[in-house]
Amino acid sequence: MRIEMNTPATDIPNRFDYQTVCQEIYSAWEAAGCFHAEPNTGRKPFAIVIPPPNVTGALHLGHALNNTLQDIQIRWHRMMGYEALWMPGTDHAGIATQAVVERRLKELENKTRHDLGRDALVARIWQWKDQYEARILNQLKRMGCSCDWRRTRFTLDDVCARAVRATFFDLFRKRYIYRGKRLVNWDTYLQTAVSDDEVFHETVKGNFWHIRYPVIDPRPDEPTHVTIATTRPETMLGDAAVAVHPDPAAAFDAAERVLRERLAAASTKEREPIQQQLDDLLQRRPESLREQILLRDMALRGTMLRLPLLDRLIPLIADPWAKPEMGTGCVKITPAHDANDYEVGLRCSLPMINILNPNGTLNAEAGKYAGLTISKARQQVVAELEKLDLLAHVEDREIDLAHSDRSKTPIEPLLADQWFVKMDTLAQNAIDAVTSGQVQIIPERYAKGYVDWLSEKRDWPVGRQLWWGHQIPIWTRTCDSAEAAKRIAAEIRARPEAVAGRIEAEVEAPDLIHVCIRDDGDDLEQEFAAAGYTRQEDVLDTWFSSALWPHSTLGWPEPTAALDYFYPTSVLITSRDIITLWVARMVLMGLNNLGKIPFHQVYIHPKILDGFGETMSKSKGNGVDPIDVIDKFGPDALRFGLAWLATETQDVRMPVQFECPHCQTLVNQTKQNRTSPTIDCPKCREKSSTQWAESTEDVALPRAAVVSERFEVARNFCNKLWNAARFVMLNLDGFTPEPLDPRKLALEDRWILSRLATTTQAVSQATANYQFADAARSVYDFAWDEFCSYYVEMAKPRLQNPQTKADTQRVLAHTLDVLLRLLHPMMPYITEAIWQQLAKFGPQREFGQGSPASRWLIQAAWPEARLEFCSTQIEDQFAKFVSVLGALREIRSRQNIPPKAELKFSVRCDASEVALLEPMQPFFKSLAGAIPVGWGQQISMPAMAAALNAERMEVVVDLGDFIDVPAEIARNEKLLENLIKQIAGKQTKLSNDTFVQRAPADVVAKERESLVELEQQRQSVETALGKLRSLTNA
RNA sequence: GGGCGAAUAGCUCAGUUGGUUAGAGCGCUACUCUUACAAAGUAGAUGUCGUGGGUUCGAGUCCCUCUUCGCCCA
Repeated sequence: MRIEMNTPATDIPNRFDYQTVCQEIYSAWEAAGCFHAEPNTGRKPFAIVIPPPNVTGALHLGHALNNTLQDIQIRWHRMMGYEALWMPGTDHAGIATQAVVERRLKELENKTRHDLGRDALVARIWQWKDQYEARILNQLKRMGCSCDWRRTRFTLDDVCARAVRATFFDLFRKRYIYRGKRLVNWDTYLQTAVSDDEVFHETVKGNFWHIRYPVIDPRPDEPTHVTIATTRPETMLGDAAVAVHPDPAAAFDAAERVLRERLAAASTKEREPIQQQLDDLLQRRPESLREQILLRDMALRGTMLRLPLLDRLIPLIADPWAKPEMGTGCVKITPAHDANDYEVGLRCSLPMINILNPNGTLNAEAGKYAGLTISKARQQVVAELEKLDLLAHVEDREIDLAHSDRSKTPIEPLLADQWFVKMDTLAQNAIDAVTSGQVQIIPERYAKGYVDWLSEKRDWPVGRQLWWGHQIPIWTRTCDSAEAAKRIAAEIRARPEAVAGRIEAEVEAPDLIHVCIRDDGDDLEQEFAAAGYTRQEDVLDTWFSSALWPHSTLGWPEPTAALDYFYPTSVLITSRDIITLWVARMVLMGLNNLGKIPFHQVYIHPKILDGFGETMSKSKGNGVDPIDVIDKFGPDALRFGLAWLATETQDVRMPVQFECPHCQTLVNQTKQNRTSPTIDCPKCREKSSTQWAESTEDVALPRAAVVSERFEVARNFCNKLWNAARFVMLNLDGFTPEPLDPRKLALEDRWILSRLATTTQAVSQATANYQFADAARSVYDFAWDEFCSYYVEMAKPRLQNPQTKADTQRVLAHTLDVLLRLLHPMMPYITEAIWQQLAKFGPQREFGQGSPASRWLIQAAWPEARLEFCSTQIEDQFAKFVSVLGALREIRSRQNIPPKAELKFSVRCDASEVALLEPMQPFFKSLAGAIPVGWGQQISMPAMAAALNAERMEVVVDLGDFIDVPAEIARNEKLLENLIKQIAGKQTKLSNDTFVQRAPADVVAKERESLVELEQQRQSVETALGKLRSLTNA
């Protein structure tokens, strides 16, 4: 392995070669079994189950963030001494995956799933799954995820399948599973019901058709027609009634009251449209009310209407669903094709007439329109109504139309048989788990949505009319009579197999028997199939198997050692959009199956958005493949960059660029170019392809990677760390790991150790609280601004001095050692690579103990904060040094003093400060090119000097030949202006009696003190200015 | 319509229980190839903290209003 080659420190390259080294390190970790967790090791368990990525497609940056945060927690706990298990796997994502494969089948071979048949289609989907699963797992590995790969699961594999069957059987036996007729969201393209969660709404241009239905035998004063309006005229073929409000006057009053209330509460801007509505209402009310009362009375009398085109008789009914203030106040009722109408149908015992075939064509109920598609039928229905003069008029209107998220086609509400899980008890238990604090959701605010959603306790429709998934383990048969069904069911329940919990039977009124068999491959399956029972074709909703993930992956229902040891798992890390769909269901299933919560904590992390604030997704074209980022910036930069951005409240906005493969120019992604098949480079004018390339010509072009400049910070940090480590290793010759007494060390040593202890504590605390950005920022600031900018710089002269060399080496080695440990969870590869190198130059770095470092950083112990090294006094002293140094640098820069020219300076300060600053002499020289010529109260003022106040000391620089008088005057004038402003502010504040009286005494004292200091500063600046001005006058 | 969140420098974001002159990175300006690092160093410029009220001695921070954006739910 390259990283183990015996190279001298001078041969360490000045860039981390992540392209080759990372793969080697990852293989080495795997070979050494570093990712594997075993039950009962004597260590405390820490377990995370991965939110299984679905095999529909490859991972994008959203997943990269999710998995980076999990790996940080896993690696951190592993270093803390836990037996850390990260359970990996993928999800079969029933409908999504089948939809993708079906779409490709159509595009590439112009075939439907029915052309292939169930087995062949499922085989195709397995092929797809194998391909994407491999790609996804490879993405995770390249990111450095330390999953226990030997335990990898798939929601459709045998182990998970057994858990699904056992759960389903248990719920069936508890009578939580039932079948009923419900209106479902029917996807006519995929020919399956989809859940509400798989439906999106889109406003489209449509029409509002007003249709007249003739009244049968109207009395002389009564209308001959009622007019209804609809956006879907073809559904009239399934109409069961027309409704009018039972108390139109009261309903008008109510509508008016609502409008008046809204008007009163409205802002000026909103008033006009509301006022308009109110005026309309009041104007229409008298005439419309008279007519509606007439219709209501007709309805109560039992008046019938003639449904045009089909010549079917339907009743005029009175039902509060009719809205008197809308249109004519009459509404058609189509119970089998509209959710609200369905409710009316139930209330009024109307027939439920289904006019649709599963493929979206009309069935025999539609009479002569049978066989037509919905849109064809719509055209013909409208044309014929017009011919019959029953079409009153047509309006243009914007319609909110439900679409299937899977096929992107319009949803048809359809009455169908559907399997449900009863939610009342299950949901209540899941609510209690969170409200009682057993399961803690972080950040807390997400608990509200979880509880609200579960509180609705809506039964869960679990059947999907698909072929890819866990087929429902129920065998059904129709009996001769209700009595026969009851008898046979009782017989089955009395069988020994039922008593043993292998089979259960249930009657669906009136004469259906459902038999549920627990185990796949049980002989009972054969037996019941032979007895004329047919298995339900539907498969289960994907979330059913995902809900079992925390225990199915550990082997449940078998009583495995892993389950016993790792369950409940420690934390679930996911994004907010699946709290209800997934998290809630895992809690409820965990409680049902094991009587135990699945995890103690749920951490919800931010989402990754593109530069326009839109969620990333492959289908939008704004998705970034983590592999592209890894190739360009390295895996550590990807991970650190993501952790850096993972703050508590803010989603991560990430502008995205195409990278020209010819000249590496970055082209900003726009809403236009993000879906185009090729990109033209504005610089080199060459063409490159994108994920949308289809024509052979386009595909042949080199591909433009999609990346984000936001990883540069992290990439630069990796480089900084690498080179700091390189510096340390270049300077470890003759290093001996002697224990050190911090009290005998130099100020700079004690300072860096103090800062290191504070940083260690901050990183530990932030990681424990899932404050990843805070952890990243703490360690970044320490490494760059303190360790590199000061300690390493100050080490340079000290390493040349035999007196100080040994101490400096020890502190350098120790600090680097701890820094690597602190960074390892976030940046595993580069830290491990350095760790391996460092072993050659300083194998023993455990400060004060001298024990050898562990073979692998991944297995090293997490550092304990050495709080006894923390000293605010040391840090304050060091701050004084830094501010004197800063003053010197500022003067140099303002005066444009050449970098190589040396400066002479003095500092007016008290004796303790002299004692502090005097030993720092070499550092003023090496860090600011300045030589001190005087310390203390009695310094002599050079003829031409620049002065600067720092921490109540005055830094005076002898400018000799350098002085640029106008520049110095300008600098001092600006300073003075600023001081005067601040002084004025303080004076106003302090002359305010209420402030002095009411503010806490220490705040007031502090203000007084700082005013005095500011006055002093003003005085010295004014003196300096006076001198400078006299110079220009002279 | 209901809920949650966001709005701070040109861009992307920090900002603890209210308390000196609001910070970082990128970008920008000037100067430096100084023996770990130009993916770097030193210095600098840049803000009506979305709007309007309120509480308070004091508000980026707490309360209310409005505006804009995002997400979830119906």
